[in-house]
Amino acid sequence: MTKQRQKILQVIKSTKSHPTADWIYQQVRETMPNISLGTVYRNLGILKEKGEIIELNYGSSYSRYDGNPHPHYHFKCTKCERVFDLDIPVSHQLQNEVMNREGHLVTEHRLEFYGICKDCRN
Amino acid sequence: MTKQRQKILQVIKSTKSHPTADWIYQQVRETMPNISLGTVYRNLGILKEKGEIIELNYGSSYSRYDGNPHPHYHFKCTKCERVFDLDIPVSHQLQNEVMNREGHLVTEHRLEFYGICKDCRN
DNA sequence: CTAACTGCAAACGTTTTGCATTAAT
DNA sequence: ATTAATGCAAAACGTTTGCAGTTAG
Repeated sequence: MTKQRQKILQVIKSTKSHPTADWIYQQVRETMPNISLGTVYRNLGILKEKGEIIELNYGSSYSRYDGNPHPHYHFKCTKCERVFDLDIPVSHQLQNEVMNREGHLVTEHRLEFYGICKDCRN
Repeated sequence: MTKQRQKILQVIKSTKSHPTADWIYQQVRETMPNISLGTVYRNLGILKEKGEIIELNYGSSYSRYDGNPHPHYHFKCTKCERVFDLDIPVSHQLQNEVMNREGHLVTEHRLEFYGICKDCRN
């Protein structure tokens, strides 16, 4: 576990903003000016493999990263583009429904809501 | 509505395979050899705006397109990469739950299941 | 000592764009 | 006639990779 990887993990874990790779890169660069974007991507991949973070890539050309690897749902504001965590319960029941109805083996599901967030409504 | 757009729409509407832009391009090219990939992308954008098709971009670097604009859920096989339509009912109730709990205005939601499909299990 | 990781820069695959030409209404 | 759409090619975008040098265990 290199200094770079530690710092990247720390940056992701200490925000709820579901940042992009580039945002993470900029953050890390403030204390490690020589880090490269390639290293950031490589480590994001490794941390994802390890299950320490989650990659989100709903409805846009770039990925966002979530330092909370626990299953949970998201809401994305189509105006300010921010992604919010939701604390509605994760339904394991839905997966069973799909398994029973369709015969596929379901191991995971993702649920994302879209609309205008609390702040942008006003 | 140009011949190109008509053909593109027809190709998407007549498959359940949730094809990529390039697959659509190859299909259209069989009858219109001079069509360009740029035209395919431009028309996919327009058809999406009009609500005639849906763009899917869960968990991969390229988008897929769905000729069924009705709200419905999907299952993606992580082995063969195919995307299946599901006919479990779309829950409007879920959106209300998020609205009431969080105060966001929810206009849409997307639900995607992952696992090993019926065919790949054997 | 060795295996894993780094920074750099070039390459990649998908999508978008500018532009001069052509087709649709 | 006017506006919209096309084909082509180049550019843009986020991401990945090869490589030679460096660091961690």
